[in-house]
Amino acid sequence: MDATPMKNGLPRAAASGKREQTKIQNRQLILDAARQVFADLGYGAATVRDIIRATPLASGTFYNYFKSKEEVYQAIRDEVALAIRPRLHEERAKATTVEEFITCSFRTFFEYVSDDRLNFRTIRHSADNTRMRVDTPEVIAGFEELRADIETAIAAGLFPPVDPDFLMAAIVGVAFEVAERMLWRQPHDPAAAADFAANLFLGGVRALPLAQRPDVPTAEVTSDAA
Amino acid sequence: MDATPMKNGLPRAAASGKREQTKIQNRQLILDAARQVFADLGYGAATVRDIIRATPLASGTFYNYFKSKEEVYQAIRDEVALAIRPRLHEERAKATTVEEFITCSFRTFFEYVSDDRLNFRTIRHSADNTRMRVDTPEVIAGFEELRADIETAIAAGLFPPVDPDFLMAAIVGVAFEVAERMLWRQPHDPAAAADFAANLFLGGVRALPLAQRPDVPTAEVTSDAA
Amino acid sequence: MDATPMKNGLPRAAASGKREQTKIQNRQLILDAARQVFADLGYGAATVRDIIRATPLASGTFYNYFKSKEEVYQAIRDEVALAIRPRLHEERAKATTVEEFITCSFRTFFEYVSDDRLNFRTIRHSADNTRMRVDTPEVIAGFEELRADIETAIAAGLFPPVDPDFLMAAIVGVAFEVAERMLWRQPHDPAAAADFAANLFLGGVRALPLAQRPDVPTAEVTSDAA
Amino acid sequence: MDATPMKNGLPRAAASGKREQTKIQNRQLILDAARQVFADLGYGAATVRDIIRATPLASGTFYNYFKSKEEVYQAIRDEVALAIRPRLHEERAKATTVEEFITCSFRTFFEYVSDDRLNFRTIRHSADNTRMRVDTPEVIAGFEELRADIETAIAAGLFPPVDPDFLMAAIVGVAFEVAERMLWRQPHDPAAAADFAANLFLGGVRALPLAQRPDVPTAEVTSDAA
DNA sequence: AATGAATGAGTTTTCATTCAT
DNA sequence: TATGAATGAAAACTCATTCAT
Repeated sequence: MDATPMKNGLPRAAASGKREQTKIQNRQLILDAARQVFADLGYGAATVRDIIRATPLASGTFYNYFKSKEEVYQAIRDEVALAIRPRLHEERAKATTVEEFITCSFRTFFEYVSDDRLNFRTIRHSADNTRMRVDTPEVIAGFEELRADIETAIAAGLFPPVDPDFLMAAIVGVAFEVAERMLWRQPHDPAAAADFAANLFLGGVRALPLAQRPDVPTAEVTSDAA
Repeated sequence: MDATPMKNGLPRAAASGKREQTKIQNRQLILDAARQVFADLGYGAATVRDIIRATPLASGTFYNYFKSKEEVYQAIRDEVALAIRPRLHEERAKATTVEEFITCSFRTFFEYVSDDRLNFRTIRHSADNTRMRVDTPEVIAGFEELRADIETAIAAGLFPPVDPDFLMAAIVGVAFEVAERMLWRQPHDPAAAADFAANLFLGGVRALPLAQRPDVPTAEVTSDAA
Repeated sequence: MDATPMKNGLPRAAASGKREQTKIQNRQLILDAARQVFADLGYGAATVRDIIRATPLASGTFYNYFKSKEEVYQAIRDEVALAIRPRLHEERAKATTVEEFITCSFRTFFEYVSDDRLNFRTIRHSADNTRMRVDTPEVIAGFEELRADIETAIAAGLFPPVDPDFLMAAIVGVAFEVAERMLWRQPHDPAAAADFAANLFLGGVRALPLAQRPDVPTAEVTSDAA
Repeated sequence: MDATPMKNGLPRAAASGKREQTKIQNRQLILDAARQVFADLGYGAATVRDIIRATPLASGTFYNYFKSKEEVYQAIRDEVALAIRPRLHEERAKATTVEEFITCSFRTFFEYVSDDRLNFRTIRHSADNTRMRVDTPEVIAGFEELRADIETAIAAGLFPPVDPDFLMAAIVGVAFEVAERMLWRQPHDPAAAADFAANLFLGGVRALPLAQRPDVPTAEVTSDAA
């Protein structure tokens, strides 16, 4: 008789009783189900019921963890942002030349997408309206961080003093659209995608690597068993 | 037999040859309402009821024109595609250099977006899931046309033999993301946006125009009375 | 071809097509069902489903007529207030003596209750919380009207200058509680109840009519088949 | 075996003889929370969850003390009945004249209400349906006791042989309604309310005390800090 | 005993669609 | 064809109650 049990919801000493375990596990169950459902149906068409159904849990349980479909989505998005932002930021911070800045950013991004297709697709196909895109602190922060890094790079003389807003937009646009095509191809080749994007940014169309494009195999979107 | 048929709530003009007129008009009423609703709520959150409510018509009437929300959306998208594709295709067909190909494409696109913000936002914020993006003949054709034009340009020696798929993706990505930022600024400056994008593609980051970026004015997204 | 059909929801010439008929009928269907359900279960325990079930209508139809259970209740209460208030007010206005004021008021009230047990019970057993009692304009107006009439009567010298607020409360309290007991007895005798209440107010306990009380027959509350 | 049982979130005092103490205390916590919740929301709208939330206890704990919301309500009502009935009965038993019977009854009642507004409001605003009113032994007993006392008083020649049922109803009605108004006024004046009610019963309207009614101060119902 | 997450039946509510007028 | 109320399936959400810890 010596361990301090929990008190009124405050974390227990070790914070890892069987109950806590289950809670964490259930949260993940829901998030995983949601990821799949969003990727399958798109955010708009998905319902809370769909998510619950893809789970061994009871309907009421969902609401112990999230208030709504949107809240789950934001959690997923924040998870993604949390997973990739530090990596990107670190790469960019280390860069001492434009080449490094650009190349490393794209490589990191495409590798992440390739590793985590489901999350990427969830985010990608769920950008439902402006409000959602802008409201999540994690995501807006991610975009802002890129812009800030660009501004820093400009200040450091790495970049010419270009419009950082537009440049950020261009990077994001290329990253997402090219990533999509990369996933349509088998096998996924993040290095090639990164090469392409980086060369585009570094020298324009004329600097792009010459294509040895593997036949786009009828680009099946859903079946994705690489 | 005591019912004078009505037209849109207004007593019909004596003669009756204008059936067709009314039909076209009602169709437009619905499309306009849908455009606004999609732009406001996003495609996913919008309901047929919302669209009808934004119309002087009765709910049943909707189904005389469209089978579902999706069909309306497709109609809007096709309208957009129809409005912009010929222009783009024509520009690109005339191009005899990479410079022309790229520059004219972007200029045309940004001008269109600037002229028709509502349609752009509708499309942009409704890219809800892959199936939708791919399924509409008009749109897939639009993307394909761009790719075909790229391939033609490569064959003609205008472009180096790059990966046309990725190039298309990069163009589309930059076009859409930069267009969004262009709309956040007052006044809209399609020429500057086109300059930026064209230079990026022609010479990479180092070729970008130096920024005289007008302070992004608290980027109010909704109020848009340029 | 001469009658003006309706235009966009504006009332049709005669305002009594088959559709309008049905609407009025459905509204009544719902109100009647609600009356019964409230009387049976009490307002608090009743659910919208209960009301719908007591109706031949579909669930969605309920919401074409009322936003919530509370709105139905208010409609019923207003109906009651509208039915009884003018009668009471008229009686009281005609009164030239305290005796008349008091006697006629109670007689009218008890007769109404006797005629319309269901409505009375609905109101009576649903006084769920202060907010509800006070918020409905019709009801608050009913109480206020009584007080105003009392104040008028005082000004006219009919009543001594007593506290009109308390007097109103006393009248209301006696009316409702005695009415309840009246309904427990068979046969209902509104005249006797009115006599009792009137005499109490006119001369106090000592002026009350001597009892020939019919055996309260095990006061069955629910079974009410007079 | 590492769990120190806890008490109410606070680590339990070393010794363990005070089990009983805790139980009584928790019961009171629940009853107090319920009183407040019922007074705030009304019995019908209140949920067990609401009550638990207003408590430092866990939801499961509720069921160690009560089976349902209704049981809590009954407990509160019985508490009230137990608090006031003996006082009332005693007063009435001592009465040797109508005057005493009536006057003392009302004074006792209004004083109780004034002292214990919360309980009064709880009862008052929760009279949700007939079944509840009649079923609780304590309450029905309270009403019956009043009637029995009236019958005793009639037998003793204190009262004329009036209808004891109606008289009871009238007393109850006046008591509750006037009590409500008394609480709306600041400061509460139970003596004045008792005077008013007693005089009404002893001599009718004409015997009522002349009003020096303090301006009903915008009758704030909720803010009640007398 | 106390805890509080899980349960799932039940309720409220919405909405696409139909169909009599 | 236009109308708009009716429909009922299905979605969102709540809540009393249980039960492993």
